[in-house]
Amino acid sequence: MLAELNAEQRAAAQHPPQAGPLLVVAGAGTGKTLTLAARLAWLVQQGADPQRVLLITFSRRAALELARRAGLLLHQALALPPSAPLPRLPWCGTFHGVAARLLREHAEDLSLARGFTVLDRADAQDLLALVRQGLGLAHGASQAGTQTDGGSARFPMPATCAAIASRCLNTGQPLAEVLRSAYPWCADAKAGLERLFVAYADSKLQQQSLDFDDLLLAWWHVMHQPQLAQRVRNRFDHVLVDEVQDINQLQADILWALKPDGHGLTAVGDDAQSIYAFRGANVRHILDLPGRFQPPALVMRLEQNYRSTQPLLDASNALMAQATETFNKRLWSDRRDAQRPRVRTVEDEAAQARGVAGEVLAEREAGLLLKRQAVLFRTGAHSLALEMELTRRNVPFVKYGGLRFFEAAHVKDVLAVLRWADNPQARLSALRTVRLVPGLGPASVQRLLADNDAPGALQRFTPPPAARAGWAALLALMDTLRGPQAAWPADLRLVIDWYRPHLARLHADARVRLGELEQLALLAPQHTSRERFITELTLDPPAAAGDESGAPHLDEDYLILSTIHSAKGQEWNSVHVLSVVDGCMPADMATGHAHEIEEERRLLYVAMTRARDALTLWVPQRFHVTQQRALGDRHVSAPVSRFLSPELMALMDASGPGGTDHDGAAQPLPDADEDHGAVPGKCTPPQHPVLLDLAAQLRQRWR
DNA sequence: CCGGAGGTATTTTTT
DNA sequence: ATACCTCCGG
Repeated sequence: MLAELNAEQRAAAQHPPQAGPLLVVAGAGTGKTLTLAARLAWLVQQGADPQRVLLITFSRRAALELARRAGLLLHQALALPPSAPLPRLPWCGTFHGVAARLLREHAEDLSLARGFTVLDRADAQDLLALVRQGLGLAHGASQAGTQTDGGSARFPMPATCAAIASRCLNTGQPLAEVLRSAYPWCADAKAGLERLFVAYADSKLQQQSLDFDDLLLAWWHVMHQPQLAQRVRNRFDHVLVDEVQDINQLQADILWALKPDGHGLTAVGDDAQSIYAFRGANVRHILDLPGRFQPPALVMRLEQNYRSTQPLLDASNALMAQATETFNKRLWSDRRDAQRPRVRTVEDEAAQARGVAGEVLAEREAGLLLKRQAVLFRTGAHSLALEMELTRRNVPFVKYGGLRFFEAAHVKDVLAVLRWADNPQARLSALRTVRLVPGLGPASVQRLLADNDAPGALQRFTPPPAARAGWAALLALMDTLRGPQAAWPADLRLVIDWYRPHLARLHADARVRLGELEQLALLAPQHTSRERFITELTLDPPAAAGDESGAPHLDEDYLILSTIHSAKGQEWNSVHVLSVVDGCMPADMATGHAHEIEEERRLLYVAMTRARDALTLWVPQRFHVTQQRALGDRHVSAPVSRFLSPELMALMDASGPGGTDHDGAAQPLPDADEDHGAVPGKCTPPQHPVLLDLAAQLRQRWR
C-alpha cells in the first residue's frame, strides 16, 4: 500500500500517533492528498477505527476526493475482497459539514431543534434583507434628483451587510475594526449595523435556523462547554486536517479544543497557498502550529513535485522567494526539459480574449483535450470578454465560481417548500413559498406568517378572493408533505408538480429551468431522507452550472474557466492566467496592507502551480473598468503586475508589443496584525437536560 | 392591497 | 446586466 510513496511521503504516513502531533508542509503538487489518504489507511491498518477518525477538509470537492482515495487504499490495506464495498468514512467533510452533523446529534443538549435549518449564503442574505427592511434601514436615497448626498447616504446593501457580519465572526474582530479596515464607506452605518445584527440573530433563532457562520460558532461554543467538549473529544481518536493554512480563528480554536495535547492530530497544508484571508483565514495558524504543543509538532516537508516541469517550478519558486515569511521550501521535479512559462503582452482585454481562445483551440487541434486546459482569473467578471469570444467561436466551456445552481431562483423556490414542510418555524422559507401564490402579496403574507408556527395556522388563514384557488393547492401540498403519507423522494416530485404552473407563469425560460429541476430530482434518491437532502445540499451544493445551455454532459469536452480560488487543488496540462496586471493581480481593493499584498502574491502562486506542462500569463496593456457609469474613457492603462519582477521575468519567455516596464517592488506598508479577541460569552447555568444554551450564546454575540 | 414600471446604485475571492 | 427600491394604476 505504501509502495507508491516516496520516502518523505511514507515517513509522514507512518508517523506514530503516540509520538505527538504531525504537521506536513506539502508544497503544490507534491502528493498531499495521496499522503493523507495513505496515512489514514495506515492508521486503520494499525488498528484505528474508521468510525472514530475525523477528516476535515476545506472544500466539498476535497472531501469527496479524499474520501474516494482513502476508501481505495483502505480497501487495499484491509485486504478486502474486490466485491466488498469501499469502507465508509462517516466523519469526512468540511468544518461546516461536520459541525452541522455534530450539532444535530447533540441537539437536545443545546436547546436546539433537531430539525434546525441550515441557511446557505443566499438564504442568509435574504433573511438579512428582510430584517433590514423590518428595521426601517432600507430607506435609501433612490429618488430622482435626491442625490443631495450629505449624511443620509444609503444604508449598505444586504449583501454587504452579510459580508461585514461574516467577517466580524470569522476573524474575531470587533465591528468597528472591520468597518475601518475593510468597509470604510460604511462607517456611518455602524449603529444601524449593530441593531441589524442583533435582530438578525434573534430572527434566526426564532426560526431554528443557523447560517454558515453560526455552524462554526455553535461548534466553538460546544467545545468550550466542558462536558460537551469531552463528549465530542471522546468520539475521535484521530483528527486529520487538510489545508490548515486556510483555517480561521474559530476553526483553529475548535481544532485545539479537539486535540488539546496534539496527540492524534495530523495537519497538512502549505503556507504558500493561503488565500482565504477575506474569510478570516490566517497563515499564523499554520506557521505557529508546531510551537503550540509540548513537545512541538514534528514538521515534515514534501518538496518533490509530481505535477509540473522544472521551468514552471523555477518561476513559481522565484515568485514565492519574494514573500516575507514562509516555511522555506523549494519545489523540484524530475521533469526537466520543457518549455518555459510565457508572458504574453497584448493590447487590451479583447485581444487577450482572442489570444486565449486562439491558443486553446490550437492546442486542441494538436491533440490536447479542452478539459486538460484551464483559464484562471482573479475575479469572476474578468472572464466576461473571454466568455463572449468562446461563445462566438462555439467553444464549450464550464465556469466555476460563477452563479451557482443552487442560487437560481427556481431551485431555491423548490427547496423552500421542502424546508418549510420540515421546519414550520422557517419563516424565510415560508415567505418564499407563500409569495409564489398569485394574489398573495406582502400584506397577506404578513398576516399569514404572524402565527405561522401555531398549529392549524395554515388552515385558519382566509386568503383574499383572488388567491383562493392557488392557496388551496398549496395547502393540500403542505398537508401531504407534513402528513403521515409523506415519503422520500416522492415528496420532491409532488413539490415540482405543484411548482410547475408557477414556473411557467414567472419565467420565460421555464423549460430550461424545469430541466434543471429534473436534475435535482435525480439527486434526491441518493439522500436517505428529506431532512438530510436539504441539509446536505445546502452545505455541499453541486459545484458549478454551465452556461445557459445547461451543464454539459460529463463525456463531452469543454474548457474550464475558474476563479483562482476555485482552482485550488486542481491541475491541468495547460493553464492560462488572465489579466496579470496591477489592479487585477493584485486586485486594487487588496493593496491597502502589506499582508493583503502577500496574499495576492500567493494567489498568483496558486494559479501558476496548477499547470503541468504549459503556463501562459496574459498582460493586457489596457483593460475595461468595471461596469461603472461611463466617466470619460472606459479603458484604463494597466501596468504589468508588480509580482512579475525582473528575476521572475528572467525565467519566462516574454512576447508581445512594447516593453514590459514595471514600477518596482511592493512598497512597505503597515501590517495590521492585531491579536484577535476570543469570542465572548458566559455560560448560563444549564437547565435540566440542556448542557449549553446555544441560543443565548448566539444572541449574546452582537450585544 | 397587488403587481408591474421606472429609476438608481452596484466595492473580490467562498464554506 | 442586476438587484433593489419607490411609485402608481388597477
